Amino acid sequence: MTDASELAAFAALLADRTRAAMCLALLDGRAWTAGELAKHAGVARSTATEHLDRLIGGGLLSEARQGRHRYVRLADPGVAGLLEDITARLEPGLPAVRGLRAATADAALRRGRTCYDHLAGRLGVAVTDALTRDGLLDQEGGFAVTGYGVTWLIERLGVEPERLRAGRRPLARACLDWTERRPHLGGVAGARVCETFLGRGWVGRIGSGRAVKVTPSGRVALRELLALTDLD
Amino acid sequence: MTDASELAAFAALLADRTRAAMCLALLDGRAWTAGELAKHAGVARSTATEHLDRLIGGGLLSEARQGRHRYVRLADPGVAGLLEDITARLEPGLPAVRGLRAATADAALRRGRTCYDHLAGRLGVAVTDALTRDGLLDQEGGFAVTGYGVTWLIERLGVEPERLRAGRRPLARACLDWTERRPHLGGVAGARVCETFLGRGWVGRIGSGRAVKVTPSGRVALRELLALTDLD
DNA sequence: GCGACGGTTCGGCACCCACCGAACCATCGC
DNA sequence: GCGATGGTTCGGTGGGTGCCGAACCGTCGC
Repeated sequence: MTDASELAAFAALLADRTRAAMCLALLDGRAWTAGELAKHAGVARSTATEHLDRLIGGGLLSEARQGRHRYVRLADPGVAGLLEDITARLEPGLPAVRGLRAATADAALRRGRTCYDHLAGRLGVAVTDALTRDGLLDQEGGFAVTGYGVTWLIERLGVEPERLRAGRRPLARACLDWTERRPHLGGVAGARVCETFLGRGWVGRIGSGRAVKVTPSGRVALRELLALTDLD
Repeated sequence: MTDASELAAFAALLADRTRAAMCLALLDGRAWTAGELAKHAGVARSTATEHLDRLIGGGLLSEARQGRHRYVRLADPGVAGLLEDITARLEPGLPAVRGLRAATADAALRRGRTCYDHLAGRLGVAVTDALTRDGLLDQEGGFAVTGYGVTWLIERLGVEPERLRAGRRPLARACLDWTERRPHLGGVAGARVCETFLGRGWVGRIGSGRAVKVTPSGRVALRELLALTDLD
């Protein structure tokens, strides 16, 4: 049997506006840096450090240090599920309506969606895999765009060169998919790819949410460009 | 999307040792009085009042006033499920082991178990229904043992009369089953029935937990006594 | 009517903890 | 080497909240 103090200690992790905001942000499945979360939650960096320590210590989050960055994400899919269960309870609307909406939206989201500003879901992973297979992306120990990849982005995809040198943001970043349990391409390159696909009408948004689908013309283009089929 | 303050406010309900203890106690499915919960959690009655107000206001608990008593229980099965999800996460042991244990234990618990000190599960509900059908128990507006019921308990079940007048505890109490979604007999009468069944070997405990099963001799006795069949 | 009992209201106290800024450390790019 | 940037440590402050006891109210049983 779980002891009351244990349950209280666990709940206390989420019982703070700032920590709750961090966890909700991380529900998108991405790894955020401490600074990003601090800004998102509207607190000083020092405060964010303390909160992250608590959340990690409590097993809700896991961290990966990279250089001077501290990347943080939800510890495992179980945490994501628990958070979703709780937030589902807080949402207005009848459970039946929510269930229906979830069932239909769910399938679409699993197929393809945007995650922040890049592609995720089966579509995102498929594109990422194709880029890796063709030598445009290297997945050894973190994501990295190859020299050939840069050329490809500029010449084949028509990305303006200066839009690949966008300040401090990493060119490529691995972003974990909770539905696929596999990483997909984020960072500047991910954003440019997503932007291009949307701009050329290869993929289109479904309604106003994050879900996207491949269009008929996109189907042709992606087969030709990346040998991608099976994009149902 | 759920807002961070909302999530934090909800989590704060459980982020207190005393409130957590109350919720865990209520996980047994029974309705407790405010005083019982105060004693259980080890706080003054006044403090318990404040906590119960918050838990009820937050939708975790529901209350029923009866005379000078304030009965409190988990608001709905969804709350029970959520609490179980959270505590499951806090339990040690691999999810797989837990799942296996849960799957086997679950069926047995659903069939029959003790709830505090009386019978619950399908068995508890079946006994309660039989007692009502035979006029020993009245279910109109709360449970009550009839005069005939008292006689029956003493003469047919061999309960010592003074053991039916045990202080302040109600003779009969309705106790809700989360698995059956129906009330079963609690209170002094429920305890005496359970005690007798166990003492005569009509039901026996499975292992060391709460699960119980009807024994072969109990099968014969219960058919004769209450016309109960179908006690698989 | 009375006393006993369960529950509530209200002050007041003490402690916890979220927050910040300043100083500091480590890493990156030059 | 340097400055810029991301992150951490630490002291201090303020507000929130859990707690109690005392007084009070409503119900029960005599």
